[in-house]
Amino acid sequence: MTGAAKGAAGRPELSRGKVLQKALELADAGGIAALSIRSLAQSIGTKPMSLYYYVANKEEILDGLVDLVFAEISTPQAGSEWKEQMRRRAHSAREVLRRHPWAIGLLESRKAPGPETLKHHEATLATLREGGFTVEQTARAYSLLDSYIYGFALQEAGLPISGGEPMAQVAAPIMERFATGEYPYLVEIATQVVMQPDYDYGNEFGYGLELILEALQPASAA
Amino acid sequence: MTGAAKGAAGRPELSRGKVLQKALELADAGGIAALSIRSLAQSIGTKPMSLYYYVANKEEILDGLVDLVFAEISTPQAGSEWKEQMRRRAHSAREVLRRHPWAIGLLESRKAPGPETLKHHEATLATLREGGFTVEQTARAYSLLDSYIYGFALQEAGLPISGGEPMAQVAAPIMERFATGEYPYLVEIATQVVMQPDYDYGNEFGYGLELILEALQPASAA
DNA sequence: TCCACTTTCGTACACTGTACTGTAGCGTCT
DNA sequence: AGACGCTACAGTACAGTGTACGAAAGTGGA
Repeated sequence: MTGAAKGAAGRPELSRGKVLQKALELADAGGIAALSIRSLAQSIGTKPMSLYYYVANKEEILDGLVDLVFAEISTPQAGSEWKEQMRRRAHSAREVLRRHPWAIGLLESRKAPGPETLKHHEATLATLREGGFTVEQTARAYSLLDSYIYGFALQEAGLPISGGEPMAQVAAPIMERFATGEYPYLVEIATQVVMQPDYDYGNEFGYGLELILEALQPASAA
Repeated sequence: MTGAAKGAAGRPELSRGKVLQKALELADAGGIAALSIRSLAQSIGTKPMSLYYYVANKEEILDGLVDLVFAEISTPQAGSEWKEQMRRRAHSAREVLRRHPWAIGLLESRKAPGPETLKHHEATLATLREGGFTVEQTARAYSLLDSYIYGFALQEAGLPISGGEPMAQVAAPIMERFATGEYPYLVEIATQVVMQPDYDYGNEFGYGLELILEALQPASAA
């Protein structure tokens, strides 16, 4: 009927891109645990073993996912004001990692960086170098900025839901168990900050970012 | 002969602590993927299903592991100089996470913090508060510091080996593929910084940490 | 017509976490 | 003394995982 026949040459039905795209959707919908070869094949409308024609193994799918995620982060443009570029990049990266929280844990074990990942790093390095940073300063600044971004995303991902207002409702029952007074400072920060109705942890990102950007500066003698 | 009989009351052979301890060793030895219920049972010298008397499910084991890791981080002491205490804590945390890199990815999905984790957070909060930070300042400072620590550990874990000198040897073959000139700045930083024989990424941790500690300060008007 | 190549898939295997059930030995109570 | 129950451990079985191996169906070219 519709598609091509069972095992045919000519126009293939699948493609590596289609596989990775669907894998991304599955991971976004149900976390990385929901991404199995079988569930992926089914959601594509094919059979498990068919995927292995486009992908060597699951690890390669995960590599591809990480590269897809990096591709979503807005690329800085060298030549412009480095500080503003880094600010844009940082906010974009945080937002992307909030949409794909499962990607953070994947970073720990990835070995082979994809082309989009390399392109992104190259553009960021270029912006810093052409902004006046020496090679060594660039390495340190980049490490500092990315550490902060990844770490913040990691903490944000660990939060119960992180979607607007439910913060207070989620934290309340947990806090009741601390009425014993064992953890006074935890209770203090929970009640006076975290559980405030309009509190959103995501807003704290800007504070740390600005503090870092303010302290960073190119050149000058050692 | 030696141990107690098969299914006896009285002195039990296993314990929750023993299970978690062995699980930690297994994870350290072969990564989190090497930690299966069956491999864990075998390394303890018991049978898979016996573990479930002390632990509800594998998730609870992972929760316990994270708590064990937190317990290894040196606890700051309130009342002393907050900056020095935070410095000690940060370096300790990084060192612990370098020994247990699999724990970083676990942080993303943990829901229930263990008692050691809570104790650690309480002590850190106490140090900042008694160091003169307001509640809001404490929240922000803590978020900033931990983001940097976790993020740095995450990046360090993603590195090929990170064990002294092999940095240059590992990076060299990868870099050869970039002789095309597609990624000039990546090549520059790789050859002039990362692949230098005495370069150790871990040393960069102190730079970012000091920059952050320098910029942090309690009180003062807004 | 026939071959070779591309693309898809069926079967099978070793492995995972764990629900359910069984049972051996001990302490306690009557 | 006898019975009970509770603690600690384990056997079996099941649905799920990634994937090695090989078969097969269709297309394009000779």
